[in-house]
Amino acid sequence: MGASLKDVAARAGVSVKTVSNVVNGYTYVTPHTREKVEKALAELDYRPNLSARNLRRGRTGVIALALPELDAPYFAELSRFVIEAAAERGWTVLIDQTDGLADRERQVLQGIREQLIDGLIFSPVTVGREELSARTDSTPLVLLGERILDGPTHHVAIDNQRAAREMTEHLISLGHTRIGAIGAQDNPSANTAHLRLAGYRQALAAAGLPYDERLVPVTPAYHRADGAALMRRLLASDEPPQAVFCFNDLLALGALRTALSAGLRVPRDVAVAGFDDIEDGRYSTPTLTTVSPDKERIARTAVELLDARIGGNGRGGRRAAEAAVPEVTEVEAEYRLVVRESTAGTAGTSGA
Amino acid sequence: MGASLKDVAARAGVSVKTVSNVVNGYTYVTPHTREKVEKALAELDYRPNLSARNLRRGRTGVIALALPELDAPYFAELSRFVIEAAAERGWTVLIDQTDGLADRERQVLQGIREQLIDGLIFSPVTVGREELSARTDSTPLVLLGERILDGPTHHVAIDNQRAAREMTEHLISLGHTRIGAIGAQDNPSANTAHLRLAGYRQALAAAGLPYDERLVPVTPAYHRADGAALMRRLLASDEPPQAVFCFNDLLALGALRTALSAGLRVPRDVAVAGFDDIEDGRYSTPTLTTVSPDKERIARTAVELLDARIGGNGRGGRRAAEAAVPEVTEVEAEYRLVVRESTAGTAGTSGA
DNA sequence: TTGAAAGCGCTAACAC
DNA sequence: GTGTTAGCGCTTTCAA
Repeated sequence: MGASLKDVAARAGVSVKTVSNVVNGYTYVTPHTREKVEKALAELDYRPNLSARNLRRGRTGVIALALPELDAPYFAELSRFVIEAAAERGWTVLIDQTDGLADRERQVLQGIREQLIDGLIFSPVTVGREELSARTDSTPLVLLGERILDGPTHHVAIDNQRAAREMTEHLISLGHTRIGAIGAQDNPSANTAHLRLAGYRQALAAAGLPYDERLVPVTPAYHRADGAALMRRLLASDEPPQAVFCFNDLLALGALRTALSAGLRVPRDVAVAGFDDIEDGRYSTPTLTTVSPDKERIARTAVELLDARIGGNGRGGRRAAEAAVPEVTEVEAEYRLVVRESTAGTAGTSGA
Repeated sequence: MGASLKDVAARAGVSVKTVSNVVNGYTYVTPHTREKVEKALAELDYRPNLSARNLRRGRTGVIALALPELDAPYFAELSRFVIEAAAERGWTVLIDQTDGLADRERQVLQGIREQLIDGLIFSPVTVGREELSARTDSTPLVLLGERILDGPTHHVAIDNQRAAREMTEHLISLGHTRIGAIGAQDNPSANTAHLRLAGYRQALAAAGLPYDERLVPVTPAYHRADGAALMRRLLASDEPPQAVFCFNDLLALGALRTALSAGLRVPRDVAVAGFDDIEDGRYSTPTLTTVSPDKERIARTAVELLDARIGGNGRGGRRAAEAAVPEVTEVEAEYRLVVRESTAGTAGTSGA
């Protein structure tokens, strides 16, 4: 084990307190003393023991980011921003992968990481209001990408339903009347899927178009392979859709691949739209029309919210008066509809 | 702050030691006592304070994964496996993004995370043997994806140069004689770039093909946008290449997009190959020929190596005898050449 | 401006 | 089987 404050103090011929003062950048240290201490610090290559510091301070400077899977581009991009924003405020981020499994999500809520973390940013897939209310762990929590209205927690999310409706309206405005949806889920607590489906149905209804269940296959997951498989099914039907709205970009890219492999031209034979605006879709051929949530804003807001709840920054700031923080904050993040080649025509590369 | 062992002990009418025994699952506790303790534990919703435990045990159960950027699919996929493998061994993973910046990489090596972590898995971009040797932080370290031969550290990597040579040979075997390379870098310590370039040149030389600098533009980064821009430059030249070997899949996908936008058919007019085998390339049109490193194996091996160095698992295992661990371990990971549509023809979707 | 010492919550050596 | 207690390294109150 490395040198401790005591070792440094002994070497510098001062007390532990003085060394601590120097290490923590307190004022009121004679230049002479400071110099001595710094010399000893350097000679012993002193590194503070964070466990001890944390124990003493009652905080760790670490927050957890819990999400379904790091290798889904949307989450990878989001994580990037979360880690950046956290780093700016002195926080270190630790990652928990839930794979969207209800069990693991529940564990996350109950605090597997125990006192290791000062706060939690959580992007749930299946967890609902009840689980949230049943939570006993008191670690500050901010929910991401889910809008559980009137839930007991802070959260930041876009209006999924509205965005889905607008995207569907876009497809309708292009003259399509048979519009498929890829991404519906059986799981009654798959919030995102339900919201996006609701938006899709809303748009259809508003346009006087029928809701055809055959055009809305159910998917277990949101990966490229699922999109590809479901698109195959849709194309094989008697009346294939003229357009397909996929509930995320990964599904859309899979669907796109299937369509192109089948010799269809996109968007001429079938239009494809996605959701998330991952970088992939800006370089696919054709480029992908999508809903673009402001990921950086979402990440930043989540970190700020958490920061406010915890009070002070990761490097041992003091706890702010809890009273100053409003009980529950709901932030609605912005999004944009980005129309690109996969629905608009093959003329240009708009939006990217 | 939550309940401590002392509180639980008081409530259960036993000593702290007994509670500790129960919490840590030691044997030799009367069923009766155990029951009492468990009751108190539940009533107080006891959660061990990890800072205290860590301080005491001299370890934290946390390892850091330092990599350039989480939103590059290769790293996202790798991280997924690292986190999985770590979780299986009781470790929690914290992420450090370096953006490939020399400064930040140096900080990582010197241990910004101080005593917060028990070990470090590091995927460097610019750091070289000197920096590695100059390292004073004694946290166990495993290097990833870089083969700094005879370096002072454990590492696991594929043979970049050989893989690059084989890919170039593949392109040559297709009859191409003007083969571009996208991914060379000026930075003398950009190890990966140099190794892959060396492999490329080796193959050319072996085939008696000239090395033409104009076909090897330099890139600052390895993103899709860079690949797209560089491809534009190559295509604009007097004698555009018949095939392009990109040093990663992101560059390749960018290059692909440029080629298709320009109205070229791939691979007929120009073949494109990548490196990394990210999922993207399995669903692009055309699908992407690439070098596929065994990411899961790499991640798993890195975690195992680290585990061995640290000794015992994340949840308080004992430190193993240091002597049992060999000084420096170099593991060469497997890779496969995956030929897909972007070089092979448009007949089928091989390899995916 | 610096020092002495208590104590954060936990584990483990040692006693009983 | 269970209890007592020292001490991990640090911060911080209180004194000097």
